[in-house]
Amino acid sequence: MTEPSKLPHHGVPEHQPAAGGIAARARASAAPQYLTGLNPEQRDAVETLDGPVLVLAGAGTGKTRVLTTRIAHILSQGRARPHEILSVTFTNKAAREMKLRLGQMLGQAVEGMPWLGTFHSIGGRILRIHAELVQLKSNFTVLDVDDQVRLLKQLLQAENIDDKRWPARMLAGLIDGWKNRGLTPSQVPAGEAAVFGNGKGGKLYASYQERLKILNAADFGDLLLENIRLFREHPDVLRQYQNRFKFILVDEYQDTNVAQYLWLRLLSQAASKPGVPLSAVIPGRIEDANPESRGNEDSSRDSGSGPSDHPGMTEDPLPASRAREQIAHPGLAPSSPLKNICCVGDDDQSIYGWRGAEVDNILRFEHDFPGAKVIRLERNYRSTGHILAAASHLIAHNEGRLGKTLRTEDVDGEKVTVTGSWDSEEEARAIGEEIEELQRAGENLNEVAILVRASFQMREFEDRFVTLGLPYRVIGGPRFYERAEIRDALAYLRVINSPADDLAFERIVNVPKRGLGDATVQMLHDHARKRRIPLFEAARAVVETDELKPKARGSLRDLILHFDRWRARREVTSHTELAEIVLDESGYTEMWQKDRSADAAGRLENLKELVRSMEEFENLQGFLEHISLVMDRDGGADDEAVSLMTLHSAKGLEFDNVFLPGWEEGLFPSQRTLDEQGRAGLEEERRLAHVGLTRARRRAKLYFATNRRIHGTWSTTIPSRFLDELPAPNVEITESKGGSGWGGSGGYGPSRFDNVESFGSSYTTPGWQRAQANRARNQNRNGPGRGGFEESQSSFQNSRNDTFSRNKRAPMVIEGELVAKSTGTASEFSLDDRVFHQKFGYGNVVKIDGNKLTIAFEKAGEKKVVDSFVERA
DNA sequence: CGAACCTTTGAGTTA
DNA sequence: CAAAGGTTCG
Repeated sequence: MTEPSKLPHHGVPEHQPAAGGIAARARASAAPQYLTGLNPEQRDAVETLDGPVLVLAGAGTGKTRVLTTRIAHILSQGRARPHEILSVTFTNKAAREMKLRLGQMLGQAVEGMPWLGTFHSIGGRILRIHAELVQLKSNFTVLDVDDQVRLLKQLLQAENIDDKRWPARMLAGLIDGWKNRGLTPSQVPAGEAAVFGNGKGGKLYASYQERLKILNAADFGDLLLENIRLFREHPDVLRQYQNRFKFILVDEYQDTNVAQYLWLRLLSQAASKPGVPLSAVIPGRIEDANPESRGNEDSSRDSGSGPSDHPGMTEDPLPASRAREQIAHPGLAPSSPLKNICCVGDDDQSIYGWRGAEVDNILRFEHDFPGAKVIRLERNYRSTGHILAAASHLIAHNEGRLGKTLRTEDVDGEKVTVTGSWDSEEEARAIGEEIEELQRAGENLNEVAILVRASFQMREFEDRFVTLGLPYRVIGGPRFYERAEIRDALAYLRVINSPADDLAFERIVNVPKRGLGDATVQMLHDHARKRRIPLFEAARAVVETDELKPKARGSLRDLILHFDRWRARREVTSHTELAEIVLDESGYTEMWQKDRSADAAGRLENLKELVRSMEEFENLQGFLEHISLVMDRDGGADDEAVSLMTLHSAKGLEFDNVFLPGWEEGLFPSQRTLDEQGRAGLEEERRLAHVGLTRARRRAKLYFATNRRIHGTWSTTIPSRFLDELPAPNVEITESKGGSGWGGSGGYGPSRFDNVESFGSSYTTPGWQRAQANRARNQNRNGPGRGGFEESQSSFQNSRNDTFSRNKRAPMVIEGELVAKSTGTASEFSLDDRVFHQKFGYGNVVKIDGNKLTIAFEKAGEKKVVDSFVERA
């Protein structure tokens, strides 16, 4: 057992004596309404307003409630006004949620919380105010990954670096990593900078930053890094914000990276002393580093291309891991007074290490914020006993954790189930059936979720649910604004708004096709570089000459005229109308209307949604400013549906029934994470498993398949080690239900996974696992246990043998399964009707059976689908 | 020069 | 199996 905090808690002296008096009186009198119902720890977390506070909030312990109540408390105690509270979250969703709940608690006084938002949106807002101090204009563009890569490609070309050997994507990743660690080009350790492009990595980073300034653009990392630079180089600006923010609250602190940590540290220092040495928080100050660290684990051992590949690195005196450690926690100034900062997080839910998050930030909080009070929330109000026990037992296998013991007062409930199935298809079928069973038992589908490790797992479920007619929705997935059609549309608007936005111009110059191919663009580039003007201006100049062929020249001139006209219209037309005009006149809408592919209709729908969402904004400028940060498609579909998402996007959510498929070695834990991060990676995967389990209120159901298709070829897998780490008393092994339907006819025989009942005895023994592994090796040679059957199919896969695989599917749809959904009424469709389906595209009805249609799709082949999923084309 | 076709390669989580 | 890149044809 760990005591709440070993350190004595010294409250920072009261800033506002008058307000303090009120606070004291309030505390003495009856507790305000909003405090009732909080348990003692929660209440402590809400009421401890002075000094640094770390709230270790396990899953389901009321974290959001504590945060919002704390804000309410600060406000009602008169300790600060709404605009004096800085409250940061990671996702827009979390920010929205907090605003909503604050609103419920306080009435609608929430509009006045301008500094409640994500790290990036708040960083971006500050940056826009002081843009000129970091060589930007306040209307700078926020680049998406695509733009970044395109820009880097150009730089690589300019440096004559083979982008085969040194992919732009990789450089983007490196730069992103550096920015996450708060490193400007000059601060990147020489050895690391040399790893890319024959030693040119650092130089490329520097010129990338230069180019960004010329383009008046910032990437995602800059929103924080440039903020830090701003604060460092302009202490007066920093002081202004230090003065403004009387209280700082941070959600999901375990997910903060070094840059975010530095940013928080700068802001959390009390501004009363202008003389606080800023150098104290400059990253990379190795000499100040604190040697006392938890760096003994060999978890950070770099596998693969280590320093040995690069002899030039030997001059680097520090192993990468130690350098990171020291950069992560540069010398602090213990003497500098700290403001009232409250960080809420759970080290057991840190799942973003790959994105630069430093679990260390939370593990070392007491060290970084001396005098911090640590409060543990360990009462779980979400899950039943068995589920919580399973999750706790699993996570206890991790070593690097602060340690919490979650308790629940709920009943034991149902045991966690583990189900094995033959392959991923059977897994999907089994889960589909169980969900239908739950539905028959009266469960609401909104309370059912399927959480997968990797998004490619989702397709199988989608396919299955479509044939079952089971409504589902995919959460997360490709972000709305990351979709090609949205980015294209935005690119048009960006060029209108800011003619110097070369990346946007390049994106749409030949979309839709106008006969302006690579050659033309290259020519424009040369022209632009020579005269140091934006591409658009170069284009304007070039059409006046006869350097281009008449065809290209003509369409380029048309394009320029279009843009001129659109820009002129901007004055007299609303921005939403302008967007419609642009999409129309540019031929962009037409391009998708002509497109016969399955997702074209969806894309047009998305474009409409985009225009609709513009209405919320004042003008085009305002819209573009917020777009890359705020866009979330929530498409208001409130209908009952199963949720399908990755484990990562499930964090913070909860459901009565949670299905967790794919618990197999290699997939979960992911082999790649293990290869790249070693033991630290394994622990992160385990935390992910813990997150998955703790999403469940009443039922958690785990699955593993013996065969899974990876990269299009079948391979045999063994159950995840995490299954072995579950406590047997809380787990029940069940037989896959989906398999019974065709297991006999399929003739799988002895290789079928059939001894799952022996969990706890042979199942967990190394011998059993070795046997599985051996079987896996043998079967890999022959295909999954069908004596080469699959193998022969895959070798014919290029010879248009589609019908074969389709036919194989057909008998798998067992009529009985569909009865539950069948309405019995005749379908409103008739044979040969032309229909459209969101997922499969266009097709013709070839068979009707009640409300179930068999449709021959143009692209997707023949499928059985419930009629409510298609519309007349 | 651009579009269509063919080959290769690669699938992990995201503000 | 899919997307992305490279090659060839019109």
